[in-house]
Amino acid sequence: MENSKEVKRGEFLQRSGELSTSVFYVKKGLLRSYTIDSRGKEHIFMFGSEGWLVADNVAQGEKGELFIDALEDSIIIPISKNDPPKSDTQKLIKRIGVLQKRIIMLMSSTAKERYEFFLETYPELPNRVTQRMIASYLGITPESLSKIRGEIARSK
Amino acid sequence: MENSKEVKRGEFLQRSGELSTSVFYVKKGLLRSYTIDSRGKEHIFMFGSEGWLVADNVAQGEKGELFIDALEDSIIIPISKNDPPKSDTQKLIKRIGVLQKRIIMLMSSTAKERYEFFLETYPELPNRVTQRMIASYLGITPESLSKIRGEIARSK
DNA sequence: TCCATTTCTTATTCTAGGTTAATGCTTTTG
DNA sequence: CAAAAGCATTAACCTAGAATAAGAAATGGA
Repeated sequence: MENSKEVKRGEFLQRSGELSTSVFYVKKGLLRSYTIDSRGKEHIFMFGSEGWLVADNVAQGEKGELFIDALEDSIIIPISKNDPPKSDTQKLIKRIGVLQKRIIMLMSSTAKERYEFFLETYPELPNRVTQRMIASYLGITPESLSKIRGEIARSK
Repeated sequence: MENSKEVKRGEFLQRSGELSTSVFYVKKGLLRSYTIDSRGKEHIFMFGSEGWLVADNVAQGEKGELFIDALEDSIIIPISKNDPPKSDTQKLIKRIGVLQKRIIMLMSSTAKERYEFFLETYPELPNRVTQRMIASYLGITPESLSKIRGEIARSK
């Protein structure tokens, strides 16, 4: 219905450097957005599961800086960026709140604290994404995450 | 005019833990928002100079997690959070873009790169805030920033 | 204007997390 | 279904930036 679209796992909805014209509403499945930095390393900016809006937040007409792809077979609704979605103001504000938390965490918490916060906040996600991806989202290496998980397991 | 208010340097507009009911439009001067983490360290979330909107982005009615104070004598317009500011959708989207950049930078750049990006992006701010505050915004210690500045100066 | 408080810098030491590398496990895919 | 690719874990070592300390300069309040 209403413009929805199926995407297969692994399929890209946007690539960095392309014109970013759409925002993607996730009806079903799981998307992710990420950058590749100047050293070639991937950093996941966000995961978007059912009900989330995944976007590359650059001005309309600007080249995107994120890749967006599907981590699971998904059903999404693309929303044009120049469609003013008005009603979504509350959603935008909520999103800003999430980003604020993330920034504060990146500046003030250890890797272990960030991982624990992630588990509390997104308890379902670990079943759907790899450790590697969680590490990339937390801003640490998979090796460090593995060490942290070992510590946590050992300590209880 | 229109509800504007003078605040003196050092004055607080909001404290962490208080109910956050307003957003502050900066007509003149300079505000900052920051947290104090569990180890007692300050982290500047944002600076807001003329034309910016400074807010603690928690849902209306929630307790704030940020302190907001004036770094210069300022003139601000408080905007109630339940006032739907409609027209500001573009501003919100732009803000999300700024936060996206910040998150990506915190995850992928060295302290030096972050400082250089800061200088490019906000070339006027270094004249208005201390090194200490810049360090706090960048997520590093003043000592590290000083070392970086030394390196940069020496290298040219 | 003067004193006390911050700020900035430099130097030394320490540590969280990165890097590299090796070994088994899962997934994919042909 | 077997080979290949990617994933998770462990361990040894390395490094960017934190902590600590201490002196010099700037700032601001009385």
